Amino acid sequence: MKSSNDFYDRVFKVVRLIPYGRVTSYGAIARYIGAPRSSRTVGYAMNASHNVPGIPAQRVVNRNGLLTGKHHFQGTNLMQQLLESEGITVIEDQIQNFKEIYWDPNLELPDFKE
DNA sequence: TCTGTGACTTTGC
DNA sequence: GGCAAAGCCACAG
Repeated sequence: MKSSNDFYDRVFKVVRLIPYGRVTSYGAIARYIGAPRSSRTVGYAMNASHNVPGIPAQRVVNRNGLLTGKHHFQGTNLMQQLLESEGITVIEDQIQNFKEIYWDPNLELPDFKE
């Protein structure tokens, strides 16, 4: 049975698979879990990620490489600090060399999405 | 059941 | 190439 709840699980699972020092976009994750038009819902699911440890939400940004959800973090610039901790340069909520550190699960990750 | 909201994406001008 | 508006799906009240 594929409850809508499964959507959250898939999102969390993919986010956990994001390699160190890499970032991805909501749309990429949404598409990977089979819901390319539910990119917004992916971010919504990240709200629940606060309850789930091991979810590097800082590695998930919008398609422009902008830290749109940084305000949802505890600290004001906690998200940026976490990214810089991984060697990612962030200026004004904008990830530098975004396309270079961009990690697309649909391309880099195998087919296992369960 | 219906309405509103949102950590987005795409299209149009 | 940049800004504005519409679309879309899932969840909460």
